[in-house]
Amino acid sequence: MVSIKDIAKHAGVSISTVSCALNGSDKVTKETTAKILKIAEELNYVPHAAARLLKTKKSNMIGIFLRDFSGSFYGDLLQGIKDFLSVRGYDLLVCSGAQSRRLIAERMIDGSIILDATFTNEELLQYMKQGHKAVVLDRELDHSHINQVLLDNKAGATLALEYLIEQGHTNIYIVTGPTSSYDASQRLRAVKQVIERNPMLDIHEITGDFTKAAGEVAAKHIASEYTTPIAVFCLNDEMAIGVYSYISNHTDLVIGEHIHLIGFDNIELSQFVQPRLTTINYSMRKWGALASEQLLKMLNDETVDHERVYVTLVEGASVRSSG
Amino acid sequence: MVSIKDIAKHAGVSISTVSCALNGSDKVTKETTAKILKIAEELNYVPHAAARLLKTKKSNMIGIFLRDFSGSFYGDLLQGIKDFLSVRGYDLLVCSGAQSRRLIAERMIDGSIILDATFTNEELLQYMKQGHKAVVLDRELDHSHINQVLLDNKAGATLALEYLIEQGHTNIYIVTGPTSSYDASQRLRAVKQVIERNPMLDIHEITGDFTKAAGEVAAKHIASEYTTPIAVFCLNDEMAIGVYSYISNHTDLVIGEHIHLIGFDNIELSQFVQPRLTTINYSMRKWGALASEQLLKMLNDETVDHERVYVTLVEGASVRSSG
DNA sequence: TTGTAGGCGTTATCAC
DNA sequence: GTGATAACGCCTACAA
Repeated sequence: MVSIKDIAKHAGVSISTVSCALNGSDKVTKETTAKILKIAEELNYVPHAAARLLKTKKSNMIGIFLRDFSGSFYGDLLQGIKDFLSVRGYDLLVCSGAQSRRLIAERMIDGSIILDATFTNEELLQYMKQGHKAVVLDRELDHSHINQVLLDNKAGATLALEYLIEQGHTNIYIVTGPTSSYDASQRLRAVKQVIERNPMLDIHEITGDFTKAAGEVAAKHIASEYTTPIAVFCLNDEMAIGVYSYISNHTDLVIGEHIHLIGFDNIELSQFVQPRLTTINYSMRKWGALASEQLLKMLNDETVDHERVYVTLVEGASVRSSG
Repeated sequence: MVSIKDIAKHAGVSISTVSCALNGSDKVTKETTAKILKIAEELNYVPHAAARLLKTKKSNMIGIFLRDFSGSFYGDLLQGIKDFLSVRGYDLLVCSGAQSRRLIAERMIDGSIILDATFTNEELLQYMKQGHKAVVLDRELDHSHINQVLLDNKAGATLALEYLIEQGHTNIYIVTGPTSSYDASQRLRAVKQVIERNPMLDIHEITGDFTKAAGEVAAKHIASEYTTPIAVFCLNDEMAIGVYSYISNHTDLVIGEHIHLIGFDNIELSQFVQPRLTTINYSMRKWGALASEQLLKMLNDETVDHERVYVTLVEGASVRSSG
């Protein structure tokens, strides 16, 4: 492997001159710089990242930690992050699984974005104590090295439930998410607040876990109790898709007529099901861009405040007004 | 940051003793090893990856290079790779974009898996010449440091087209993919071979690019020419989804009745559309596992042969027999 | 069994 | 302007 030493030899200069020239220092004449650059080019020189990192303590790499790779959920988020980072000279590494956390501890990455509930707060704080910086997308956690960029779950869940109420629905099922999920618990909390303000509602809570299978189970339960048109708020779209699947395959009920359904996330599938799913929308891409922006600011020692990602309601024919 | 030097100081031994103890060398007594391990634990020691890499030239990291993060296409593939690698002590880094190729050139990763047509063969060969090893999923490229793990596109496309023929269809549209895609060109080649063997077929080729939008455009074209039931073979599912979308939103035609549709890839969406899309299926997860296995073998200097991922046909109601 | 010393490829601080 | 030289944190002969 060709190193600056080789270049130095070929150019007849010292390695420090080569290093300066390569790094564009003005402590070296234009001519020597040009000569060195040319030789580096000819020799096909590429710097050794590990060596540089060892010295500079900066890898220009950012890691995003996901719980898993499944689903189409993260595509736009990743794209949003990547686009933002790449024009600023940073690379994005997508990581999943306990093992990849070595990257943080072993200082291979300059900062990280966390969307992985399997990280405990303690573990994260431990890394921060060692000087690491991170943006969290999935929890509230305060530390000088942590910035929060969270979804406005409260607004979204409130919007969704109030929409059902506006449409005249009073008999409403709520299909919840896993307690380990920050988003799920926040959405549920908002739901409960709306319920408190609307005591005349007839609410049934069904435990779910954000998977399609849970949606199917919930649908089975709902169908078995069915007597008159009702509304269902699935705390994410994936479960709502499960409801569609069960209802259309195993019952004579019709979504948007007997069962008025609303979800959360506006995943790609939501626009394909018939009738279109009413849901809560937000820009994954913006979320990613915002998170990266905050992280780079922190790496740059700027002070940052926590940020929020706003949401809107998307109407589909899966909810119609009652009566 | 605590380094082996600190441990050495605390333990009252030299740094080499610490290093040996940490690496489990038998050149150091059980007692000192135990003591050192205990101190390392207490001090919360983690090795610095860059320093180790600089010396050992092994990062235990594998990179997979994707063209983009969009779509749900890659989830299972990545999971398959990750699961295989992690039990063998390797980490997976998911990379996209030109910039992240630094990881290869700068020797941050031990090997890579390529599924990104924006890599040119020349560029790849260049890396291989520098000693890098890779498994390619998206091209035929021969080099001692390259192993191919390719989809059996020929079998799949042949299966698909012959299925349409078996069902009695003779008037068939083919919606093609981008010429830059290996899979697309292989599928098209197989299609042409089937056509040669069946000269009585009435074939119409429509240029596509593997996107949903292309499927919609193709559907518009097909609908405008429609007189009698026909069959359509979209060279991937995403375009087939576009066909569904256009046909159901803009025409009175019915999939599985007027338009008999078959795709390729069996993406998640395919099972949700009504009627279910007939398509070519293969295990993304196995593909990933196989690719990783081959790569690790190469890193281990074992000789490997190119591998093939087999495919099957999944029947859905989107194709019925004609007449 | 343990310690010493050199080196991995860079960068950075000095003299010259 | 340029060139020794000492780090960075770790590994590994080889010496003691």
